[in-house]
This record gives sequence, structure tokens and C-alpha cells, in this order.
Amino acid sequence: MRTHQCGELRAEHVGQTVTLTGWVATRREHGEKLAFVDLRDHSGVTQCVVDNTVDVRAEYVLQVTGVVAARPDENVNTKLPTGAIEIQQCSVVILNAAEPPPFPISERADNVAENTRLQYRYLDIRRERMQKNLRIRAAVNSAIRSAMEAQGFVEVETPMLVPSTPEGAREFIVPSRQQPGSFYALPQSPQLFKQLLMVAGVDRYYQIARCLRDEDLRADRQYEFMQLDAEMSFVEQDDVHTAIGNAVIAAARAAGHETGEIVKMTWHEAMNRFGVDKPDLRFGMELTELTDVFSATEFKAFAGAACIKGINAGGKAEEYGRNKLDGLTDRAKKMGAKGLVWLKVAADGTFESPVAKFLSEAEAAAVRERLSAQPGDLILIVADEWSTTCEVLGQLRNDLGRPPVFEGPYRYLWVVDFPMFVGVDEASGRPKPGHHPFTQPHPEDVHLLESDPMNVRSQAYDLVLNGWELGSGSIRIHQPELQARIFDLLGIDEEEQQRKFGFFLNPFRYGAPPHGGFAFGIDRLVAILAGEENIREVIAFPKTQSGADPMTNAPTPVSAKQLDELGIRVLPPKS
RNA sequence: GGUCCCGUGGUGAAGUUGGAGUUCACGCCGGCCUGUCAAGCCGGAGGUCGCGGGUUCGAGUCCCGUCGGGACCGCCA
Repeated sequence: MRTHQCGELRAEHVGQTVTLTGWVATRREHGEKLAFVDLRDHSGVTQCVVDNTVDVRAEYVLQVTGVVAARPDENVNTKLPTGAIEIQQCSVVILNAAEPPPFPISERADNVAENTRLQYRYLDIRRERMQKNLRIRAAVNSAIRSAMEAQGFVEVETPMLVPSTPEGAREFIVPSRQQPGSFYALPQSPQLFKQLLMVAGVDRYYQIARCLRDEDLRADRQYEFMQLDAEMSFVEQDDVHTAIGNAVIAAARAAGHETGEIVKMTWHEAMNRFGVDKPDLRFGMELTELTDVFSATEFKAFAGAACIKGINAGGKAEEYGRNKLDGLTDRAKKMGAKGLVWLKVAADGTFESPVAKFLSEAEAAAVRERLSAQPGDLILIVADEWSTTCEVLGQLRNDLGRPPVFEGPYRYLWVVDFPMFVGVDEASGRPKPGHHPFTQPHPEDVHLLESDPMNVRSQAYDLVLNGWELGSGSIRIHQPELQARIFDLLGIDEEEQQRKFGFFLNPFRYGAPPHGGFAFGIDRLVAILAGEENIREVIAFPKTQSGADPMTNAPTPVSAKQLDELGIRVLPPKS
């Protein structure tokens, strides 16, 4: 039907007779004999010079045959890749008429209510931005597959209908028709299956897997999302990092970005320097140690504090008036800090602050020196427990300093040595696993499992890109004795182990190789590489924050007959 | 479960101290127009101010509730 695509023709094609197909992007009329039609497909736009006799309107589907002609110098459109040429002597076939679209099929629809864009997603996707995003996504998927296969990974598909394992995220459940009252779950991830594939001798498994979690939706979370899921036998952490690193570097390259070496950092260092376990390395503003500066201070808010740190937010003193500073203080308090000290650096280098008078000369000088204070800078200081101080300043650092996603550059980071346990379960008093209960402890810390569990490091690690957590993984426990110790610690007895994880643990008695793996979110990766703040922009048909699809109207009630067949009765709504 | 923001012709916005469904831009329909490229000019049509209730002589505007969308907290081992 066509000889070329709409974004393809250049000066070198002048003189050729061509046929294009596409949608009418715009039409500019100049009387009876002349009109310009910009014909658009996924590749771009070409100007066609036509007789203004056919009724051709926005989004009509056309087939245009004509001759490629060079435009006179004064009519070249430098904004268009095809702007040096146009199609003349056009014969136009209307392949389909179209009603006026509810919003313009152009970048002008970027401001249209997202709900409307989702309701007419097939029109939204016709736009250049969405075409670009979906094609980046396809290129990233393809690059990941190639990288994994080049490293000997075997793609294995795992089931979507799996048993319910009510640990972790809330599951979607699916009623069984043949066994009314019993249910499948949709997989939160292929975690258990991929480890069994290691027992099964697959050696290196990967899959671009759909995962489903019935948790509240966010800018970076959908009910269903895609992960690159991988598992390897006979490896240590570094082997996993290398393999996954190769895949994500290839993914970035497929999107046109070079990333450089992937940095590695312990969890403790990340918290200490950046106050978060997923630092954005694109900017500085690091947390600076001040505890020793105030070891003998008279200032009550700082005296005796376990940990005092500060950040220099740069030349923001003027921008941050009393209201905004009160806002920052509120935010700090909501995150658990007792307060927030702010200091503005005056032209003469002294501090302007309600608490400036409580700081000694030596203390003020040390703060100036440690934080490289320049006139006009805004300095924020928190004094509290180590974790609170770090977390609060880490959040403020992100709030004040983080560049927008689309600015790049792209800085991958491995965060390693996560704590084995995070917090204590209120009901049982037992430590809660930070990753999952099959995570191998750090070999140097195994002896502390019973005596000092909260200080045991695990062989769990996260991959971070520009402040977004892409995913996590770990070296798994393959020794039944160690697994038993972990379950003991967590307070999961033999009976519960068998009931919840029997199908998973029993196979490990038949010769489980040492193994470990990783999974990262493709939607998040693609969003960052495409410069989008929201993963819905890189998903063809996403759901709204309430889990609905404005185009299909899902979810919907089902008939009484369907429910009856499944042995299900719906309760009246709670009122 | 919670906090905050938004909802006004097809689209995006403005709407002051409560005073007539009002305004602007784009789009749409009709006309003019032979070099535009977000073409231009002239004319026209198009509204359940999300929905329900309340206060008031009078509500887009104030109050209560509700629905929808979004950001965040909780949640996401």
C-alpha cells in the first residue's frame, strides 16, 4: 500500500514517485486550488501539496501518491526532518474518514487530563511521545533478552496460576471452578519457581515476567508490572551483579544512553552519606558528619545527641523564606525528627538563624568549614538517633536537590550488605526479614544470628538508577540446616514451614546447588530511560490509581451464573 | 485506612467580596484565501460549572456529603 514511511523522505529522494499512507495531522487551505496536508505515521510527518477539492480532515486515513520535490529555499521547514521536501502532484485516496478527535493528536495533549487520555488510549498512543516511549520499551526488552542470552541464560516460562503464599504483598486470587472454595493466586513474582529451576539444573534462568500485586497504585507502581527475573547456580554476589549489570547497561544503550561503570556501595554507606537506601548519585549535597563538632555544646537541642549531621542545600537561602522553612521543619518532624535547625549564610559568612546565638564561635567555624558554606547557602542540621538523622536529611536532600528524571545522566548503583532483619514484628516479638526468609546471611555475620540478629548483614542487594529502586536480589540459602536456623529465628515452626513452603523446601533435600538471583522492574527502568516521571507513560494500557481502566471500564461485576459456577456469593457493600 | 491538590462547552485555562452560564485560547461548523507549516481573515454553533443536599432574596463561588482523577503516607517480605 505504501512505498515509504512518512518520516523517511529526504532531499536524496527528489524526483521519485512515492506512495505514503497515514493520518492527516493538519491541513492548511489556501483557496480552491491549493492545500497542504501533513501526513503522519509513527515515523514522522511529510507535507503533501494537494488540490483543495477533496474533503480531507484531521485524522482521516489517506493513501497519497505523488512526486518528491525539493522545496524552494525560503519554504524549507527546519523543524521537520522531512522539511527539505514535499510531495507534489498528489492523488489522494481516502482509506477512512474520522470524527474529530477529543484532543489534539500532538504534544499539545500532554496537558489533557490523564483520565481522558486513558479513555481514548488508542488516540493517545498515536502521538509521537507515546510512540517513542513504546518503541524505547521494545528496544530495552530486546536488548535485555540479547544480553541475557549472550551470557548463557535460558528463558523459561512459569505459571500464572499458582498457590497462594500469603507472605509479602497482597495477592490477586482466582477462584477454581473445578474445586469451588479453592483459589489460585496470581504470582507476585516467579521467586519460588526460579529457585526450583536451579534445583532442576537449569543453571541460568531468565524471564521477562509479568508480576501482580494487589497493593495501592502509585506513580511508580501498577497492579501488573514486568520484571527481568533471573537466577544463577554456582555463583557469588559479584557474578550476579556482573550478569545483571551487563543487561541494564545494554538496556540504557538501546535507549541511547551511556552509563559508565556501575558503582557499588554498602547499605550502611548509602544511609550514612545519602540518608536513603536508593541514593540519586547525580547530585552532591551529601550528609556531613557534625557529631564531634558538638560533643561539648551548650546548645540543648544538640547536647548529647547520638548523631548530628548537616547538608548544604546550596544557594537557597533567599528562596527559602520563613513559610518554606517551617514546611521543611514540619516535614522533618513528620519523619520522626525532634526538630530541624536551619542556618542561612550571610554575606559576611555569619549564620542567620533563630539558634545562631546558641552556637559557639568554634562550632560555627567548624560547621562553615565542614559544609563549605558560602554566602547565600542554606544549611540544614538534624540531631537524633543515627537512623533518624540520616533518613530525615536524606529525604530533605532529595526534596531540595533532586534533578528531574529527564535530565540524566544515568548512574546505576549496587547497594549491598543490606541488614538481614528490619525491625521487630509487634505481635510475635521476632525479627522481620528485610528481603525474604530464603536470603543467605553475610558469611562473616552468621555467628551473630542468635546473639545479635539486628546487626547481621545479608547477601541481599538492590540495583538503583538515579534514585529509583529498580529491583533487588540475593544469594539464597541452599543448606537445610541454615534455613532451619532462620525459620527458628522468625518463629516459623516445622508445621508452618511445611504448610506454607513445603512444596518449595522439600526439593532442597534432593541436591540444591548454591544459587542466587535478581529481578528488576522493566517499567521503572524504561520510564527513567525515556525521561518520564510516571510509569503509566511507558505502559500501553495502564490502570488509574483506583485500579480502573477508563477505556475498558474494568473491573466490572460478573453475572450471577458465573458466580454460581464458582461457588461464590458477593456480600452487599458495607455502609 | 489517612493527608493534600484538582473537577467550568470537545480540549486547556480565567472567573475578584456570593449578584444573569460569564471570559480567553485551541478545536468544531460555514465562508474567503495559490506557499503555508500550531497558516491567516470573517461569521456561527456548542454548557447538568462532576453529582446530591444545605445556607442565602440570590451559589461556579460558602458549608456538608458523595463520585472521579492525581501526588504522597500507610502498604509494596
